[in-house]
Amino acid sequence: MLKQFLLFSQPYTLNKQMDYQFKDIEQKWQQFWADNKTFKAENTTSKPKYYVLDMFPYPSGAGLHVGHPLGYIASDIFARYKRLKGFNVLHPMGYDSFGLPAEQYAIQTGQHPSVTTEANIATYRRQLDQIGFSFDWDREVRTSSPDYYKWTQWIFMQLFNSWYNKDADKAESIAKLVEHFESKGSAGINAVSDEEVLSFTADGWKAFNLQEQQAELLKYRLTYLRESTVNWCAALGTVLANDEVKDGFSERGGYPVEQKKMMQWSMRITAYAQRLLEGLDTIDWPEPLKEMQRNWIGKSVGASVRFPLDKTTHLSQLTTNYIEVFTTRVDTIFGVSFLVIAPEHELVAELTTPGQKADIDAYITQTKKKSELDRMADTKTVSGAFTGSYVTNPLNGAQIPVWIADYVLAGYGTGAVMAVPSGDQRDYLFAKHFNLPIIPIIDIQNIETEADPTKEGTYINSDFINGLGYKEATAAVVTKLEELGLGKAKVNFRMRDAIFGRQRYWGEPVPVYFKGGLPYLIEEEHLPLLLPEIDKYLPTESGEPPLGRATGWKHPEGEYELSTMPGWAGSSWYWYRYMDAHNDKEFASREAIEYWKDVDLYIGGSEHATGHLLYSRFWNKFLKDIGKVVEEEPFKKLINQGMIQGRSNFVFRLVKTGKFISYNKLKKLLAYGGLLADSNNDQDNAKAFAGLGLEYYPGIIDLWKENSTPTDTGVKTTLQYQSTHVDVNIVENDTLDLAKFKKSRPEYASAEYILEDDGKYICSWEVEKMSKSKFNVVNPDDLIARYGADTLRMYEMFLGPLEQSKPWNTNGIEGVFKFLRKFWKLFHDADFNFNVSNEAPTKAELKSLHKIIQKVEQDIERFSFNTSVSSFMIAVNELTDLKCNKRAILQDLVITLAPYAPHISEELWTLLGNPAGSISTAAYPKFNPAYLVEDEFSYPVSFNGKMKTNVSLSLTMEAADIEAAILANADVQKYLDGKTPKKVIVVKGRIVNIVI
RNA sequence: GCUCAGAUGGUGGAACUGGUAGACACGCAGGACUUAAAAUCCUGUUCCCGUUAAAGGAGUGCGGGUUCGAUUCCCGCUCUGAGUACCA
Repeated sequence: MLKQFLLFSQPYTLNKQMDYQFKDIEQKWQQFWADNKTFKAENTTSKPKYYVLDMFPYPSGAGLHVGHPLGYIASDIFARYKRLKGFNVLHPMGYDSFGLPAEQYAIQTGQHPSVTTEANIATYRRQLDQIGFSFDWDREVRTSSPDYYKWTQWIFMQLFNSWYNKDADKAESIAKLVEHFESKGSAGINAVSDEEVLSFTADGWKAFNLQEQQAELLKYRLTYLRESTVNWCAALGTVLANDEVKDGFSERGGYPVEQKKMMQWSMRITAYAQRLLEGLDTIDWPEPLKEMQRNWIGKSVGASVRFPLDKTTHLSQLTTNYIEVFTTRVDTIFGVSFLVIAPEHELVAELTTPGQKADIDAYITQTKKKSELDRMADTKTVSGAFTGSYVTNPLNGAQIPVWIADYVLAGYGTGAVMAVPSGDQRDYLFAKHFNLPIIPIIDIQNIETEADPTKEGTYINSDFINGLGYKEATAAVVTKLEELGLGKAKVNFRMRDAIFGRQRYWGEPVPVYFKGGLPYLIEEEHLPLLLPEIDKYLPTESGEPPLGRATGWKHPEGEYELSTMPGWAGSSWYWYRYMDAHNDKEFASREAIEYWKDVDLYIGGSEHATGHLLYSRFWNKFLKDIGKVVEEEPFKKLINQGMIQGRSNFVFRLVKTGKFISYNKLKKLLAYGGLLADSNNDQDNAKAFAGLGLEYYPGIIDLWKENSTPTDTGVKTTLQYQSTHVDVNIVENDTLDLAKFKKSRPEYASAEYILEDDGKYICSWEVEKMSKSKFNVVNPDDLIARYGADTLRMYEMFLGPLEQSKPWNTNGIEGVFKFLRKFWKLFHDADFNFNVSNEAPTKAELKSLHKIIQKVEQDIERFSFNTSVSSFMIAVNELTDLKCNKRAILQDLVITLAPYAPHISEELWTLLGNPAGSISTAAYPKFNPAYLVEDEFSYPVSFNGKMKTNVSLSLTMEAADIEAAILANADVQKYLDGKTPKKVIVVKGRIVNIVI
């Protein structure tokens, strides 16, 4: 047993010299592919194109663990398969190499982030190469390299120079907008813009000075500056995107995040909200992921309504005449009994009457103190304050009090709601709490204990819509409001414009300088604007971003922007760069883009659902609007690979004695604990323990007696023990490598162990996140050293469906390794001499072959890689049983296996006498159904749906003959037991069911 | 709370349009080979009852339904995981 453990991290010692030598084979072919650029993709060929893309990684310092390559292996199998199917395949890889971890490291060590990044990339590359991917490395991109971020900056400039024309429903150039302003003023412009744009005539525009014109244009640009409330993370010294904040803490690092007002670059993604939503119906993505994007975009159809302010009181000199609300249930307007505005609403101060000022101030103070987290945890408590002011209902003139409450969010809609307690549960609770009226408005509504948001029934208490149904009522109310000029149908989106700036160093500099407080683009020929060197990677003493430290970094006309672009900038267009990675004139040539068009298959994690995948679609649509790319959607088909979780192992130690106890023994001990505690007789106990295979010693009972709880029969007790994570790399199939464990700490060497009867120490296990602190990280390098890349590739696929999340468990990898050795043996004799015959194949051999040809084809097309691995095993098992070593079979079999296990396939392919490397572009064997045709079928015969026996019959027989033959069968007669069947169902070639 | 995904042996999983549940692999048990082990090979392995062999019975999270027949379709529930968070 000890020797078994000695082998743990060593390559398999194979008994014969010429057995499957994966190490030599894999190194040889990886070298060959690199030297011969086997997987170089051409931008023009007569073959149809196919673009297989992986989400490129951020090269972290920890390197790859076994979960990372899962998606890469799947996409590589697919890419290799598509090559065999005659496609010109683009399958590139690169690095999303700007990002926070390298910068954090730089702050701690003073090491330049580019140095760290370079080193990490080298590690990634080495690990990726070992797995045998068919990437075209000539097209590698790195987002942090100047010849890449030059084009990220260039796209930023195009966004800056564009505005969104709603009439044309696309982005257009700012020059065109200026033209319009010069000839017609602001009239006739239907744009997505800031809210407070000016109205002016053509002359008015010309009368503006340059400053004023620029300030106005900034309100239209697709990337623009505005003061916005941002998620400020003081510990990281930066602003975070909404999707980087989790429950009020930063996703990376878990530092507190607060709301802060800052001048920020933003991207007008909201201009594309509708197109982003509609585009989802045209792409083949997982439904949950599309749903996430739909929720994120958050379209709601409703109406905006203006409630005129009742100026009879102190409000006579107010500038505004109304409060505007957004509602999705404008039909319930006659049920409005109060208005609620957000505590941050701009009108709060003005609306507060002197008598209510104390209440309102107290409430605002209280709200501000509540952290984001409290506000979320505390959705049940009703709170609010009355401003003292009133508005009137635009349709019936009713006087309506205006309240403030934090259940209304300043950032959504207009920051104000019309409260209809009969139809909305939050309004209902609020009304109950503050004793406000609840007006029923639908005849079938039941509002005794809670709000009833039904749309069924007809309206009551609702003036001119009384008696109508939901649809007519809504239309009637909207028409009326439009007549009055106090409301209109409106679509509202939850999605906000994306913040596009970070107060950090390690990112793309924004190609902008400031003059007179306004931003101007640098000249295009000065791109890239290089990231300057700085002395420390920290904010300046005056609180400016790190770039404020750069000396002499200044545009002749003014100061450069000091913030850098966010992490998603470089990843929002990278798939185009792969098409033409070395172009220094354009981000990619027109020809390359027109040839490759879009990504046919994109594989990556679902964690990018609302970040990368939304921003990428946005930039893609913009690039299409300005005529630079050809497809509306960048990723035609997308697959989420499931997350690989860790599988942790634990060892147990009894608190009293310090002995380590094997898990199964511990379980027995625990199960037996209560019984043992009943007896104080050492002899009885010793017997009981012996029955468990445990050594008994007086005093062990005390282990339970700690924390004991008295019961009526005696004592129910708890055994005191500790569980500790143990490194999964010294555990195999939950059996601990005791020798290694003892060596890991001197204390463990001298400890005592309670083992299983066979001398093993069994660990328990649990599924957790894969992380160093849980000692459950499995490194692909170790597995490759032991079993080879082909085994790793196939095992990762064998683990289960690609899209399913699952814990990593190395148990079972041997089965795949054995399979590859068995496969190798098909081509070799008992002494491992290559031995393939040219005899004609038998029917059975051809059947095995064509079964797998068909199966692999079907499986790959539906991304079911795990089932093909099983099928390969079945095929090899069958051919082994048939003792088949015929070229006619094996040659085709090697091709079908090549996408999964490319190294062994290359080796055997050349041994078969084919030119080296040619398997990558060999033709996938043609499936011939004729070889699968059977003339007999063993019909399962069920009685009332329960399978009892099989009867073999010719497949040419028709239903009536089958029925007769089955009923005549002796076995069937026995089950019938003289009874006459009520009914016999015969499905030809499938089943016979007899109803009795 | 809402939305989505999922639940099958000791374990990972298979069963593609409703038609033999548990393929394939791990683990485990027994055996062969060996001085012994490793490697390799063979046999068995859903559970219960029972056995010389058999023959039964139950069974895909739980409770119903549709059907000749349900892991698969429908209704209700439980649990697990993910996303989202007062969205008017």
